[in-house]
Amino acid sequence: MPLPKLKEIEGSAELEQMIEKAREASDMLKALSHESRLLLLCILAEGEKSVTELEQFLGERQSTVSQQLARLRLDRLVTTRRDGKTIYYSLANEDVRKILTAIYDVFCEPVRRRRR
Amino acid sequence: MPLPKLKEIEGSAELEQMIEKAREASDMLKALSHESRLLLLCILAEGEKSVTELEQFLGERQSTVSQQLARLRLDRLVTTRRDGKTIYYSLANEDVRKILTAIYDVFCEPVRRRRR
DNA sequence: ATTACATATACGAATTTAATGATATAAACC
DNA sequence: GGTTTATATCATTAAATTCGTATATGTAAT
Repeated sequence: MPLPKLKEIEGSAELEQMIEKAREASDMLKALSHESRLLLLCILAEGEKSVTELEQFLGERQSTVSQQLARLRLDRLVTTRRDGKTIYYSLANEDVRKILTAIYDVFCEPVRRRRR
Repeated sequence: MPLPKLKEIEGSAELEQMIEKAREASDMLKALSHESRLLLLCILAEGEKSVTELEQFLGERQSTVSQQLARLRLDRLVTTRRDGKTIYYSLANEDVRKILTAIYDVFCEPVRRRRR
């Protein structure tokens, strides 16, 4: 889907598709656009973690973290694996990692490089 | 800011900074995570557009679009230029474009390449 | 089978966000 | 000055999100 020119697009089937894609993307972004959930994903980018580890990291209540994780699961940003009583979370796919990397480059890299 | 290991980070100044960055990023993502606003930004990625053009494209009410644009202005994702009665909007900086490009790659490119 | 531990879910209250209709500002034109 | 055009803001309401408390589920250990 190339970014089409305004003139070409109005009322076209491409517009419909573009709107559909925007809806999908905004759904994913809604899941991302929350301070704690974004932090959770950043930590998971490092590798899989248990819920307890994530709770300790965020310093938030168990039910709060669990609900945030549930949201990330529903929007398919993370997947889980059970080992005994413990459930390990990790990023669901490379798409999530791509978006996170872009966010990371914009918001975090400048710090490291002493720019900004 | 490298993604630090969990062990290294707890209670550290880096954690504080990481949280601050997450807050900044999630603020920007909140502005992005709205179907119409995302579409507006995609259109603006093509080049500057007047409010009227944007309204026509989205097919939404004038006040609705204007408020969405106001939100994007407040979060510094777009800038404006006045020419007579007309106000032209465009993307505010390369950071916005980077994030948009990543979203575009994930959600729109697969269509073009006949994948997915 | 009871208990403890790790995690998930249900429900309600408080807050935030979005859309609408109405009104305001600012420039251009007569 | 009065009107039209382009855009912005305000106020209200409706809807969605978030977080807290409480409770439930699943696994393991005793």
